[in-house]
Amino acid sequence: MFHVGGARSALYNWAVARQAGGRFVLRVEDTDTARNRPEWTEGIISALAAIGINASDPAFEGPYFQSQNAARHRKAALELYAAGRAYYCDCTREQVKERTGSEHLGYDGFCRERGLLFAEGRALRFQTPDEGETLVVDLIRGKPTFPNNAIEDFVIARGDGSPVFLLANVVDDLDEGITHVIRGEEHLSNTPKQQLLWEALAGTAPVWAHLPVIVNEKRQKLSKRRDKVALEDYLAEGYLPEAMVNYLMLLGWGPGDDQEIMPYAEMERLFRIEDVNSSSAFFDVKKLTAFNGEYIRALPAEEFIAACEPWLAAPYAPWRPESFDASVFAQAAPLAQTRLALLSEITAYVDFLFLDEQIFDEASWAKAMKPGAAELLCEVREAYGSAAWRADDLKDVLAAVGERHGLKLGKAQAPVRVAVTGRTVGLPLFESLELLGRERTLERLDAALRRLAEA
RNA sequence: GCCCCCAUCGUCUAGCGGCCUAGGACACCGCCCUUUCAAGGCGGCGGCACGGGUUCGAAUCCCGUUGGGGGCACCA
Repeated sequence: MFHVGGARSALYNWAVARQAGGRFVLRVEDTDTARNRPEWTEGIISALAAIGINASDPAFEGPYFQSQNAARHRKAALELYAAGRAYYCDCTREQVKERTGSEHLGYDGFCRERGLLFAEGRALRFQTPDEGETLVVDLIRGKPTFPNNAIEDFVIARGDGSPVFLLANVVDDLDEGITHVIRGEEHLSNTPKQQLLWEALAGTAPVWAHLPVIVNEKRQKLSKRRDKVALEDYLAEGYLPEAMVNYLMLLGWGPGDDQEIMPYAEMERLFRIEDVNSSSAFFDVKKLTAFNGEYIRALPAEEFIAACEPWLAAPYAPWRPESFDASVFAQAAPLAQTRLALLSEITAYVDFLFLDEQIFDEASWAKAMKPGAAELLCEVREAYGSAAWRADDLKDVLAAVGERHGLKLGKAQAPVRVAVTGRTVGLPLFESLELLGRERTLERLDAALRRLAEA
C-alpha cells in the first residue's frame, strides 16, 4: 500500500500505513545504492526492527528491488506503444539540439508522426499532452500543477528495449497496489510524468506526499557520497535506534508544545502526514546526541549493561579480554550511565578498571600534577595503606590529607584521580577506588609517584 | 535557460485571522547542587526575510521582491 525510499520516509510511511490499517512495502529504488551500500537497506530494516517493525510483521513487505520485475516493465512499455501513447524515436541529442537551437529546450517531438517501428537503437518516447496542465494531489504540498507544454516527450524504454526507472517505478507501484507514495521532495519534479504514466496505464493515480529534503550545514540535500547518511553508521557509533527514530520523526514534524521525547507508539498516534512541514530540515547531530543521552539514561540498568556490550570488547576496548570482569562492570555501569551521550563513550570511563598498566592522558597529567602533588600523593598512599576500603572512608581520608595541604576536596582529588584513572574527568572517584580495590589502587599511586620522581 | 517547491529564535518545530508581549526542544550563557565530569533544578539570550495589499484585526489570506532548495538524460 505504501512504498519508501529513505529511513525517515520509511518511518512516516509505516505510521501512515498503520493508521490506515494498510500494508507497508519496502522497495529499494536506487539499485546503485543497493549494490554498493547494502548496509543502507539493512540500516533501515534494523531501525524499523528496533521499534517493533519486523520483516515478520504481516503488514511488512519487502525489501524488493526494482530490477526484480524487468519483464513486467518491458510489457508495460509495449502496451503504451500499442495504445498509441508512445512512439519510437531515433534522434540523437546532437540532432535535437541542432533543431531547437538550445540544449535547455526539451525534446521537440520530431518523431511523433514518423511512424517508426522498433529497431535496435530506437528509444520509445511517451507522448505528453501539448496543452493544459497536469495536477498532482500531494498531501503535504496541496495541488502542485505543471504546464504540460513544459513536459517533454520523455523516454520510457531505451534503444535496447530496456525500460527506464521512471516507468519501472510506476509499474511496480501499480502491481503492488500502492495507494500512497510518500517520498523525498527530490522526486516532485518527476511526479507529473509519473502521474501521466499512471493515468495512461491504469486510469488512476496514487496520492502523493513529498517530504522536505534533509540538508547539511550548507543547506544542500544530504548526499550519500558527501555526507554520512547511513543509519548503520550511527548505530555503530553508539546511537540507540529508539533515539534515532524519535529524532527522525521530529525532523519535519512537531507534536506541538508537548515533550519531544516520547515512545514511538505515542508518535504514531499523534502523527499526521498532512502536518509534515514542507521546508527543508537540517540534520542536527547535536540534538540527536542529546536525545540519545536521554534514551541512555532512561534505560533500566540491565538493558544499559547489555547495550554497552559491543564496546567492551575488541576493537573498542584497549584491555585484554581476560582482564575484563563483568561483575565489576555491572557495579560501575550505573555510575557511568548519566555521563554518556553515546554508548561508545563507555570504554573510556571504565578502562582503568581492566587495564593491566596505567595509561596517563598527558594533558590531564600536566593539569593535575602541579607542585605539591607528589607530597600529597605520598601521604594519601600512606593513609590508604591502612584505611577501611569503603568509598565514604576513602573520601574522609583524602579530605583530611587535603586539609593539611590547604586544599578543598575538589582540588585534592585531582592528582589522585589522574594517578588512578589516568584522566582528569571520569566516574565518581571514591566509588571507583572501592571497585578497583586496595592493592591495585596502591600500585597505581606508586606508579604515579615513580613517574613524578623521574621528572 | 525552463519547471517546481520552500521561507517563524543559530538549529528542529508549535502556530492554520483575534487566545501571540509568538510557545516548546536542542545548542549557547549564568546561578544552584557537587569529590572531577555529567545528570538534575532555576533563570537568561534569541525569531515571524522584505514590500505592498485584503481585513475592525495578519506570523497566519493574496500579490510582488529577495533569498534558499530541488528537478529538467536512451542515470537510478
